[in-house]
Amino acid sequence: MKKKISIHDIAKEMKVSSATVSYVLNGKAAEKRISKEMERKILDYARKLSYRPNRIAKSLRTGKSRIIGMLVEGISDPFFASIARIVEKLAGEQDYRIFYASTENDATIARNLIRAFRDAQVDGYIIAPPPGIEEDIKELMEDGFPVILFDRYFPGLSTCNVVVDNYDGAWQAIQHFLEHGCREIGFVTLSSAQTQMRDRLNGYTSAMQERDLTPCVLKVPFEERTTPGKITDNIRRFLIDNPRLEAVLFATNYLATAGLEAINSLQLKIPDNLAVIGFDDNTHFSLFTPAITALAQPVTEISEQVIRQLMACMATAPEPPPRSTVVLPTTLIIRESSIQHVKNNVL
Amino acid sequence: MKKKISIHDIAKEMKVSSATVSYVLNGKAAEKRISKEMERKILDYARKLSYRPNRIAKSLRTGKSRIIGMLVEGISDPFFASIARIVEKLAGEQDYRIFYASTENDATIARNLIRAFRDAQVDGYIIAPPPGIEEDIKELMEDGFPVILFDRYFPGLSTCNVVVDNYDGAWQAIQHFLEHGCREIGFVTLSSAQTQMRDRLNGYTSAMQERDLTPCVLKVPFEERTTPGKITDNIRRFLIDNPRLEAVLFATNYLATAGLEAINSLQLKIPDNLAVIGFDDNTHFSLFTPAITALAQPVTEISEQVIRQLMACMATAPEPPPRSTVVLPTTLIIRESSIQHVKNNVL
DNA sequence: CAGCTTAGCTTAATTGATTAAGCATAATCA
DNA sequence: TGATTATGCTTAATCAATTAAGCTAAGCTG
Repeated sequence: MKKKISIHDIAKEMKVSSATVSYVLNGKAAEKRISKEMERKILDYARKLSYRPNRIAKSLRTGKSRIIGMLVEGISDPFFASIARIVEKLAGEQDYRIFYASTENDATIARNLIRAFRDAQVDGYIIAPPPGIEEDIKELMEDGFPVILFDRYFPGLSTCNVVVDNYDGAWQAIQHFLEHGCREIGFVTLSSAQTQMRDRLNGYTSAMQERDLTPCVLKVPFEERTTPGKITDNIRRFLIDNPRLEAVLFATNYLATAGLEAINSLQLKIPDNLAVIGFDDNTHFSLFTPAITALAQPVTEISEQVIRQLMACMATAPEPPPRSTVVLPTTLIIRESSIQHVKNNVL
Repeated sequence: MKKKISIHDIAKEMKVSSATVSYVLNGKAAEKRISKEMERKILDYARKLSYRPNRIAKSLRTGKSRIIGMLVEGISDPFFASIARIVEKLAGEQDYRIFYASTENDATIARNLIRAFRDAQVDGYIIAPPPGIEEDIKELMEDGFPVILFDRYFPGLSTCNVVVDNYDGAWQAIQHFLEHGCREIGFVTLSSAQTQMRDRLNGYTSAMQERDLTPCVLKVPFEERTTPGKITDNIRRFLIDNPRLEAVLFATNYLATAGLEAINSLQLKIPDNLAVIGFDDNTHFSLFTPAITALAQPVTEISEQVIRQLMACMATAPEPPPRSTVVLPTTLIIRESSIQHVKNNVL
């Protein structure tokens, strides 16, 4: 068991005080009038022993941990996983580390995780908030912590947010269906009042009403979101109950996956029996037969903005920065599932 | 900015020393002969202020951070993401937190991350090691840290490992092809000497040689693994160069994805032109047309074993536990892509 | 040569918790 | 009555860093 080298070990060997070593290692040699000669000696010796500071001691003293807490819905969700990976990389470049944790979109779990992050003295928070934690977020901000919300936010809170234009994304998808002759267009979403869901629903509804078409919406009960089979059952029933549907927009990637399962089990052919678009693209969508049209979110830009905003907040902390909401565009990636050649509704 | 409450704040208010408070809060009141009355007072007051200990100070004193460092190939890879999520949950139940980071299967990145973990004073390591970091792992162990390797390991090191039976998995897949009449069976893998890759290759080769069939292997250059397009190009060329192939086993999930792309681009029909099996299952494989047969890894069991082994190592640390390798079975999930109805090789 | 400046460090407090050792005071015992 | 034991705490060191304030000796000035 090799003992960790501390600043004191160096100090003893160099026959100086630990303060001197600390100043030198923090580049304050000149400022503190440490001789060039001593500086060299200490630097050389530290390098020779490959000294690495004890971050814990440093954190205790400075009150900074250089750790960022990140709450996502689920780290195994491809959308959150890719954002997490990029954020991790960008943070690393600035010598920050990321703690991720999954909330399962549950307020209680999120609350506990925030507490755990506070215990761990993280310097800032990146959160895709579940419903019902406005108060906890507010408290974090009041206590002077930098907080960035992403993917969804709380309109009542003065936070810094990074989101995509969900309204416009849904609207675009519906326009695309309309342009290709669909009129009976359904929307499958979650019974959730979160902003991203609300905006997607509004985008859909507006696009429909502009053309005097009647919206047809399935809101899968929020409590059933975690059981994939349940979601599929709901969608299957929805499709059976609405046999006139020509096209469906799914509001999230897992709803799309469950939807495709439902469509398969009903033996419907995409796109001629039912055209399909999914919100959130996926590595595999291009490989489906037919390939699935999707609204791609700009994961790289989202991650970059999240980090940029967070660093800005850190700079002003504990004063909260002015509220801001960065809205990024989605891109409709048109593949085969959304364009009908022959209309042929078999239900 | 609400100030964090420390043990000293409580001590001052209660007019006792911080030691008393510490003993009470650590449940050592009886042992240290603190009066019941004082114990109650302190406990009540701590609860009233909702006191939470400063983990950093605690870590500095005890030398334990209750943080586990976890290195995976890429947190956005579905296999690693699902393991990470389960490990995170299980660790949380024992009041441990997980730091993940992605190595991109690169030794230099992994080395830096291990250093960062050491700086953060993590208590233990869960690592899916990239090639070339034997020495670093060895050093970690020599320095008394609990280390668990998973997914792959180094036969030369006395570590605790959790892996699946890669040899048997590949062997089963080939048996399945053989049973359904395929003879010209190819194997697409990475030019990597890592154990999981070596074993999959050996399982394939043995199964072929048992029947006196000639193996036909593509090893995608290790350096090209990060560029998905490159992988696809390699596989396309391989398929063109080996027109007699009836079936292919892909050695990892991303090779399978790239393979499906190559097959699509060559306009081959699965399974009649080419039967396919992928190592590693995926939520989407059942939705492909045809549905993709896959070797599922038992992610829950892997995660459970990883945590169990790690906790065992922690208990014996700094003495290393005896070397052990837990081998878990894979399950062949037979879908449509692996069973040919009409043989019809068009290349 | 007293007084001031400057160089080149050191001292010691601090961060929040843990923990071995110690120290009054009261009660009990021989 | 003096010794012992039990009660109920406190003191102070420690973990590894940071940092304000101070100190000494040499050099310079007038």
